Amino acid sequence: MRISQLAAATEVPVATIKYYLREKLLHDGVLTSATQARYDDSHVRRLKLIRALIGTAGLSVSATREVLLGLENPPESGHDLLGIAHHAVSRTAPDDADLSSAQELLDRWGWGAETCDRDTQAALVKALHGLSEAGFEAPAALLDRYATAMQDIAEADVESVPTDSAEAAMRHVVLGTLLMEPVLLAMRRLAQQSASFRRFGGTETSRQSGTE
Amino acid sequence: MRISQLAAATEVPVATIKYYLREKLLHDGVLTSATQARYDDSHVRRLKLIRALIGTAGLSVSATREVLLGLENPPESGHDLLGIAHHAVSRTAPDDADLSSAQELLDRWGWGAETCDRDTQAALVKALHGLSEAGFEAPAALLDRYATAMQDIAEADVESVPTDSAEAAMRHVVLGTLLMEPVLLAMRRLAQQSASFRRFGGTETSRQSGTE
DNA sequence: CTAACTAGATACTGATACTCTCCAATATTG
DNA sequence: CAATATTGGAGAGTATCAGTATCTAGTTAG
Repeated sequence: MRISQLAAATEVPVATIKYYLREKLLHDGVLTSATQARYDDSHVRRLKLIRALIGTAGLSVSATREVLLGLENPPESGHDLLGIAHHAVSRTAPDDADLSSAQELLDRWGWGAETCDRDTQAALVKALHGLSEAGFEAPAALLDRYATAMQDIAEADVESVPTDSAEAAMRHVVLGTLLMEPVLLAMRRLAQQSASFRRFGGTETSRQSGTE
Repeated sequence: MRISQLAAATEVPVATIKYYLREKLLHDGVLTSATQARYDDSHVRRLKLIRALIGTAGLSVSATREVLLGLENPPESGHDLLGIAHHAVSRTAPDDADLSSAQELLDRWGWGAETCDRDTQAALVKALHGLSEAGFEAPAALLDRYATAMQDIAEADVESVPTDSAEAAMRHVVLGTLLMEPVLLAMRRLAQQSASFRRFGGTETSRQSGTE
């Protein structure tokens, strides 16, 4: 398979494929001469994965590279791979941040604070800080309800990891983590719309979009 | 309050404040002369809100402008305001997309498909499509579990909307929708880490971060 | 009066994710 | 076998976004 065919098969422009090759997101094809290389199904799959990570999950190119690297060189522990996936989505500032408020919440929810990485805790603190800066104080009861729901989902996530192959497990954890996030958010919005309609009703002008 | 004091009070650089003024995110101060304007608390609050929407919720400047506009000129129905908030976060392509798969899911979950806006449905379809393109098929049971959890959260969201003032309700809906998303995602990650640790254990090298 | 500050307009920057252009070296086709 | 098309590889160019910086007067505080 030549590069133009790879492009056709994935609907990714040739120039973009070359860019991904340069950026080491996509492994090189097998050179058959100085100006010709052969690509195969693995490239097709990889490209689709790249596009899903960048397009669907919204990762940056460099975060995508790290995730793919992690998938190829899996750490000894699945827990560490999860860390790689989480690290890829956490666009947190370098350091500091007072994690004590996070620790308290984690304790309250029974999630061992020591099993959770600092970046993710910092992300929570930052998100909550953003809320309060905007003058929105989330009641503890609401947060607890969120926590319960998230714990349920996380358990479903972890349970659904296949145990037969380590390879498959890795893939499942990473993709399930990253690619399910947009699904989750879309579902929340739909559920909100449904709940808000039941609660408040709507006008005739509701539900229209794209007129702007 | 002069612009430099506003900057000091919010930790937003003067140049950035001027940019927000140009972009109509922030309302003008009261001109006291050709080269002097007065700002007040409303500017401080607004700036913090802008920073939360852009920084915490990750909105673009133009999406932020639309949200703020919606908050200032509230539509007759709260449901429509929710639409504005949701529209702001849905970076969906213009048109098309086959929504029938979404309709089916919405029916299954008892969320009236007709009460849900098309952009959000399209976002769900796109997210699910990304999943399957990446070779990850989410089992229906898992999706259903997500749906149950999201419905619970959405109901909590809607219930927590204050009913006394329409003004406060608007604010609550929009901020609760937009600013809680990063909280939700951080909580899911933490819950996953906790669940994965319980399920698989971890190595000594786990939980380290920022070493890259 | 002088030094510091300001509004407003325009221009510039840095990051990101592509996209284009070239060239020599094939590969394909007639 | 000659004309045409395609490729690998490298470097430069582009578009967008979210700011920053500079400049010109005018204004104000000490």
